[in-house]
Amino acid sequence: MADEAVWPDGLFADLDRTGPVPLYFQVSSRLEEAIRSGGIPPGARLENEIAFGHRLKLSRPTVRRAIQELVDKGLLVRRRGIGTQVVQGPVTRPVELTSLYEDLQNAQHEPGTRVLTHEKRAADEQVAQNLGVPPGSDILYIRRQRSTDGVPVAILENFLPDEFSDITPEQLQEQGLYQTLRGRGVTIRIANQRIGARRARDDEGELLGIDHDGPVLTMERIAFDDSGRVIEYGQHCYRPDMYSFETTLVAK
Amino acid sequence: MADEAVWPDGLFADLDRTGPVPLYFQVSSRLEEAIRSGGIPPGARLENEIAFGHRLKLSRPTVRRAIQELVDKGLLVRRRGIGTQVVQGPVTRPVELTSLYEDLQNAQHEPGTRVLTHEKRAADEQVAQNLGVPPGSDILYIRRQRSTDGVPVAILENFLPDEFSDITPEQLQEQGLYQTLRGRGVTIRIANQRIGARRARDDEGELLGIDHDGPVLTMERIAFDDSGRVIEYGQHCYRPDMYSFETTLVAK
DNA sequence: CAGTGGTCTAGACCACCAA
DNA sequence: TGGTGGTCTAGACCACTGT
Repeated sequence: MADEAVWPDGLFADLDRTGPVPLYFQVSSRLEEAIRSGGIPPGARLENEIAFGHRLKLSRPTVRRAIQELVDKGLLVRRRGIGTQVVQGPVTRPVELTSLYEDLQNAQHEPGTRVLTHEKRAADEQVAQNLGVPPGSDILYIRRQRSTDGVPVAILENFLPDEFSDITPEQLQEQGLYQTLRGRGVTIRIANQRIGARRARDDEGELLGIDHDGPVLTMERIAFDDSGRVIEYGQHCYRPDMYSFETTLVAK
Repeated sequence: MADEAVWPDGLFADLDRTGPVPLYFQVSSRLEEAIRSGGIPPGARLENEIAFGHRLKLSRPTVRRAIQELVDKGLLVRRRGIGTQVVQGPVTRPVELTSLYEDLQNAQHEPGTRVLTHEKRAADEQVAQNLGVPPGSDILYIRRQRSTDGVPVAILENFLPDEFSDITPEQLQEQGLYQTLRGRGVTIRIANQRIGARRARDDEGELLGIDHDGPVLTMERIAFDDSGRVIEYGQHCYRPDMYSFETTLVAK
């Protein structure tokens, strides 16, 4: 009765057991691709973990981990005593943890960045607290206008510790902030975000091409690296008819 | 140099090896409590996994899983060759995957619900598509005003399949929608959310106590159960000076 | 070099569900 | 009752980090 999973021949052939790519990742990647492409249809039941592992010549924990990755992404559902199924709901819908810019960058849209301000500043009370530096300290302030296909969609304000003040407007224009940081060996590990709404103020309405006091979507973010150091504090606002935040929640 | 972790005596004594609560969960719960309460300070380094497991008389995978839970929550950071550390950044800050209502319910605030509308309706095009039913089908439409300490913070509109139309306004008022559903044996497993902003319309401004066309924060949600069936579609709007969405992102 | 987390194996027992 | 996922064990080897 239940759809039995029959995957394309050789979907899981050629697993690389010597390279640096973990086996569970190879399996989950191929499985994810097969699900997203429709090769394995919604509602289809996967083989049980033991048999699956036996056929792939993998131990059960390894197979479990591969499956768990997709459960966490909301692509699979596991039920004890039943089995593992491809989720029926969001059929062709792209499911991501949170889509920040990727929506814009992935499609054939052409993203653009204009650096409005780039200067050294003294941190005011609020910025100092969020950045974890003494008030009045030198910091780097950046203000950018982000657009897609020539239409402005966001105003991004970032505050960074002084040690990053040699980042140039050119780098920001070409690579974006996070890629520039990564190029310096700095990787963001944890970020706290707060999403809200308010009226546009100052020149925001003009820059976004909306009413001068029209509604904007806002996102505030503090980003930390591995060691827990604050790398960046940002206050951003988005044109609400051009941008929204999507999330997929998976209950444990 | 590095802070060595010294936990309160007996933090991990009395692990229940016979009860239904998984060992990894018992460990991660107590560890989380110790971190949030400051018993283990930010920046502190945990014992390595082998030694930790040996002292708790647990195998390494079990200890790893307990630690991984907290890494996913953003409370711990693991670095190969270095060790595991308590995150330095969000010191006392409550960190959740996404806080929906819990912010309001947890504190000593008094949440309130007023059912504005509760009726059977024919699904229009958009609702029918999101709910996965034919256009014109009977559905249950609910409109509620949510408040905290007597101040309105949100207008919630929900659309449910006809099979739930025996849910009463009284149940919604006392238990909320999700708890009512849970009482019927229905649990939400996956939800797709979209967060945005727009102007208030119709009577929303009045109901929220803001300008009639002032900015509101919006959240649209489709919720699925285990089997992938659509349980609920919602369109909500929030008073932006009273409500925002917080998330913690952890890079893999 | 020694120490750490990252990955993987080959088993085992249990709780839950459907038939 | 048989099959499923949920949990747990006791090892092993590797990759990366700092000294």
